Amino acid sequence: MQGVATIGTRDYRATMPERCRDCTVRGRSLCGTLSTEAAEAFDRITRPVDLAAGETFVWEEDDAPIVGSLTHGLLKITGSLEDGREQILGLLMPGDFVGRPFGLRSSYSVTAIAPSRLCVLGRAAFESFARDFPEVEHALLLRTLDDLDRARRWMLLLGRKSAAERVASLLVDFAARAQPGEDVAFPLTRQQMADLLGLTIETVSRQLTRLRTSGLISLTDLRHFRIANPDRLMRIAA
Amino acid sequence: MQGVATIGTRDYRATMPERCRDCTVRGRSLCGTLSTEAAEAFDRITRPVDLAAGETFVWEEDDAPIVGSLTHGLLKITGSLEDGREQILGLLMPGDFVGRPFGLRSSYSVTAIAPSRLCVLGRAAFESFARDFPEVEHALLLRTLDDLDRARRWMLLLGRKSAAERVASLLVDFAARAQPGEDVAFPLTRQQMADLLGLTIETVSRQLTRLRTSGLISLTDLRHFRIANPDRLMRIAA
DNA sequence: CGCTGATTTGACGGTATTCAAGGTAGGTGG
DNA sequence: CCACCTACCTTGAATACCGTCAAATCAGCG
Repeated sequence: MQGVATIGTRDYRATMPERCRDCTVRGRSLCGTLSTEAAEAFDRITRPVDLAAGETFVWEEDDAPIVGSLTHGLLKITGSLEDGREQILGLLMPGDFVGRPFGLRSSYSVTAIAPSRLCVLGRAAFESFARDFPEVEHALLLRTLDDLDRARRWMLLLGRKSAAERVASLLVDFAARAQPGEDVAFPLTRQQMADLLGLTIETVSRQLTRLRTSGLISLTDLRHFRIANPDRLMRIAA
Repeated sequence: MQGVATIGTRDYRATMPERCRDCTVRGRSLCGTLSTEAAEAFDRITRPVDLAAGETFVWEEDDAPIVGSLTHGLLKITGSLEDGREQILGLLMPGDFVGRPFGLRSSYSVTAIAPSRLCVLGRAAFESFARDFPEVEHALLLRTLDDLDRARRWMLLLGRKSAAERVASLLVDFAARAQPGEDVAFPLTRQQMADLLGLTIETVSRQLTRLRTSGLISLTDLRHFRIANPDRLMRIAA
């Protein structure tokens, strides 16, 4: 599938641009604050962009003149060191804002983890749009403050938690976004989990088997799990 | 000195509130965007708060109804785990904005590292002020985006750098804020450096002696250093 | 069925932590 | 002025945890 831009079974490469008023992420995205007229103005300056899994949207240290909203899929924000070590700095889900307005360059890369679709516009166009519609800028501020809180919570994990605590924390996070009682899908590969947790893939794998053999979770298959003992798992997550 | 709110040789406890137009951090702080009239309106709703080194401004998980600007001193933002492990999530320097507007509670603690003075107001008052002066909200957005970039750069350090690389990175950061050529003061104790780098105090100490004995830095005294070989130090910092 | 990439498992080693002791500097009070 | 106190810092030895390297297993897909 790598290299083909599909979302579920649908190939978005073949579709026409959507209208804001039909947008699947209205209400979750920045654009949710727009009035009907503003949304139509927005329609005229945005365009859709599709990314296959593995495709990169912004390269680290590139001039990044594009911003937008993620409408489908899953993206990762990554930073890396010169020798190739990589750290996932954030995940972007449908409705999330993508890019770095009001700054010259992005320090980080944004890459699709799953086939994804964005609704993008030029950074300068977004900035002047934000000037015309203060509610957009306000919504961006709220979102950025939340992102900062989340980044700091993750700094605590990276700086002070053990491998067991990190993996347990991640599973709790995954489960919090799923239907209670149902099997939870790993949205990430083991390597991506390792890159998010500041561990190696082997350590992640070992911690998962340890949680499994101690009966805290069960793996229905390699990419799905179920929490058998939520209390103990959350206690480990600290 | 601990417990006495002095900045340099001056005891701010004894001084009257300052006016915005005399403020030492105008231009570096959010208030720098205010017009003269707006600044006078601001004067009427803000008040100074002094903190001795070690005093805490916002407790983790407290309702935090106060925000403001740091005018003197140095603060740390910290998160902690239940067993007492602590991580410094950010440092606040004069001109920086303190607190979390537009949200119910702060997840983190803010504590004075040096005797400090803030210019504060109620969170609700700030929020309505921001509504009246969009330039304030815009300035806060720019600042928050920068904070987020910095937090993510630190996540890369915490997730992927070795102890040697972390300590070298911190020294480079300290030096970047000092006069070139002069001795650089550590603004933090070894324990605070450890809490910032996600290490133990012993590891920080050992890495400093390793850098010293290999001739990359020299310690003029326990709280001052000089970089002897900037190129190699920056190469180690990665 | 056999390929490929992802995951797991094992053995080993290194790096950072833990626990413990000793040293240093600045401030206080005799 | 000196001795003491306290907080901060350094050093040492032993340990634990996680990373590295290597091989085996598994799952999906052509």
